[in-house]
This record gives sequence, structure tokens and C-alpha cells, in this order.
Amino acid sequence: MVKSKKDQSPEEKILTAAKKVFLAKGMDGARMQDIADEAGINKALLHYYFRSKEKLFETIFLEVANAFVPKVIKLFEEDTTVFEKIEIFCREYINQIMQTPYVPIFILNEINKQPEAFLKKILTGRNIPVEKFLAQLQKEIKQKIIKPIEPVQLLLNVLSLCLFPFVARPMIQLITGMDKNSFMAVMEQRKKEVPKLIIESIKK
Amino acid sequence: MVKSKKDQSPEEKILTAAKKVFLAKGMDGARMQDIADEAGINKALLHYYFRSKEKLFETIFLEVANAFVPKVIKLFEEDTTVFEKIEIFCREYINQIMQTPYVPIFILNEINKQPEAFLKKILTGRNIPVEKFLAQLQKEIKQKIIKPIEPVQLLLNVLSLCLFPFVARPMIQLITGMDKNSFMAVMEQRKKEVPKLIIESIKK
DNA sequence: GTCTATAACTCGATAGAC
DNA sequence: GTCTATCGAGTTATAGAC
Repeated sequence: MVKSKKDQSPEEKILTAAKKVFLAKGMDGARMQDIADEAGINKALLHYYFRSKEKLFETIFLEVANAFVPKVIKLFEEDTTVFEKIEIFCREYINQIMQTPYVPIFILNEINKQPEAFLKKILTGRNIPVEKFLAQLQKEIKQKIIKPIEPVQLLLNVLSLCLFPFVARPMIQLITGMDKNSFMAVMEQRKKEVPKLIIESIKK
Repeated sequence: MVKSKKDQSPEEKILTAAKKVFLAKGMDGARMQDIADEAGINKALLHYYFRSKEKLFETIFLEVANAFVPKVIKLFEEDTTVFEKIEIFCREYINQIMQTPYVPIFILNEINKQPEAFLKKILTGRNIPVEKFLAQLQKEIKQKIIKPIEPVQLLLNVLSLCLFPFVARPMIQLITGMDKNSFMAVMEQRKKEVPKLIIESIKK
């Protein structure tokens, strides 16, 4: 259960509020006043706990990004077949993002504006076992379990099909006339549809 | 051939510069000074030609969005089979975006921040013949040319696979270690891979 | 620690000379 | 039309009382 506002320390209140505002408006669009209002405290207190807007943003960005990236890494780890990996990943990832649908566009957009700044911080210390996954692919191709495929194309397919709908949600909802609930129902379907589509395409 | 900087009128120079800066930094992140510098003219001149930053942004946004959306509409129009539509669309769309890879994230991000403001302007006057496309799908399903599918899922699959790689390009390049040229080579491949994957999945 | 008040600064916009 | 100079609103950040 999430702590009620009263029970939170000022620092927690600020972090919660900052996350909400930054996710909605991005670094450039967010105002310290908005965050203070959202947290129900004074603007000066933001600077007392976090020295500057930039520091506060960095804290939030790293927190959000660190919750967003690891699942991708799981795709490379774990000791299961490629098919199982794909199934598990799609289901869990779509599930996770349904809880926080604004996260992908936020991250991708900020990375886009700061191609260098934060990127390294996110991935530093994370050892993505790409080699291991590539080896597994090669092995299963040799065993004729899966068709010969470009690993990059497979990675792009999985990420695209899981993430893009959330990135484009406002546009999709407008084009199709769906409301939020209909959209989420479609994404619920996709937990099964996406792995099915991908596995079909690589199964021998 | 693109006009050299010298041959452009001040207005053209401003538009070119504004497009570059807005695409890179978004509405909130862009500075009128940046645009003036990029155009090699004075800040005051921006206001002489375009009354305000907002007007200038609107001009650029509509220009960019109007080049971005129509191809989606072609997916619904034209008098070809569903398979042909998918093939043509993927090839042409990926091709177009390779020329302007920053456009998708720019548009999606601005729409995300202004869910109402511009959306209507883009789509007003455009009659998206959804009904016609749905009818065609139904017909080809009945004729047993394609499997029964949810139209929304098909639309999401096509758009996701074509657009997402560009939206996530900085992240993808970092994870995989590709440079811009390698990335574009992968996208060149995708012009064939994506329609193949989608058509395989719906063919009876 | 938390607040009010205000300093310091950024940036869009305008006035006015040429 | 194009420039320099400057204004004024809006924001981040700090000083200082409690």
C-alpha cells in the first residue's frame, strides 16, 4: 500500500510530487512552483532538500529509468528458452508499463534531448549480457528450433511491439476514438498477441 | 537541391533554423536566441516575421505534422489488397522517416504534452476513411485471404514496427553500440522485414 | 525545518535608430 | 527590413526570520 500524504516525510512528498510533474511536463516544461504546490509545501523547501531543479530532476530521472531498464536486461539473462524469454518479457513488460504509461515517452524524450548526459549513468554498472543471449540464439538456430534471424531485428521487434503503443497513446486514442479503458483493454490483449506474433515469425 | 543559406529569404532562413531547433529541443526547450543564431540573424527579426514564439512553433509543428500524418491515411485509402497496402506503407514510411529521423519523437512528444491543442488542427479537414479499410479487412477475412484479426492490433503492429526504432534510436544505438550508419542500414533491412513479418502473421 | 520576501537571472517581446 | 538596447514577466535560487 502506498503511504498516505500525511505519513510521508517532506522528502518523500517532494519526490512523489516531482515525479508526477516531471513525467507530465518534462524537465523543461516543469516548474518548481508546480512541484511545490503538488507536494503541498513551500518552494524554498525544494531547494533545502535538493539543491537545484537539475539535481531534483536527475534524482527522479534515475529512479524512473532504473525501474524501466532492468526488465530489458532480463531478456538477456535467465536460463530459459528463447520462446519462454520472449513470452515472459512481453507479458511482464506490458504489465509493468500499464501501471506507469507515461514513463516510456518521458524517458525516450529526455534521452533524445540529452543524448550523452544521463545515458551513461543509467547503464553504468549494468552489465548487459548481450554475448550470452547471442550465443543462445546461435545455438537454437543450429538446433533448428528457430529460423536464422538478425538479433537486432528481433530486439527491435520485441521492444517496438511492447512499447510503441504507450509512446503513441494520445495519437492512437484520437485516431481510433478509444478512451483510456478501451486502450488498456487492447494492451491487455497484446500481452498474448505480441509474443504469439513474434514466436510465430521465428519458429521453424 | 536545397537552397544554400545565401539564396534563402530571411523568412526561409528562419523557418529552416526554427525547424532544426524545435525538432532538437521541443517547444519548451527551444530558445528564440538559439533560432536566431542558427539562422544567422537577429532575435528581433524573428518577432518581425512571426509575431511570437508560439506562432513560430505552430507554423513549424503544422508543417512537420502535415508531412508526417498523410502516409498513415494512405494505409486506409488506395485500391489495392491489404497485403499490398502493408508492403507499400512500410517501405514508403520507413523511407520517409529515414530522411527526417527526429520527426516522430518530436510529434509524439508535443502531442503528449498538448493532448488537445494541435491534434484537432492536424486532423481537421482530413477524412480518414477508417470504415472503408475495415470493410476491406472484413471482406478479405471472409474470402479466407487473411486470418480473423483485430484491426486495432494490426494498426498498432504496423505503426510500432515502423516508427518505434526511430523514437528509441539514441537508446538503441547505445545498447547495441551501433553508429548512425549501422542503424540506418538496419532500417533499410526493415523495409522488407517488417511487411514480411506482418503479412506472415495474417496470411491464411 | 519551514516559511516569507526578495535577489538574481533568463527569456520573450518591444521601442526606436538607421 | 534589420539592427541595438532594453523592458518586464516569469523562474530559479537564496537570505533571513521564526
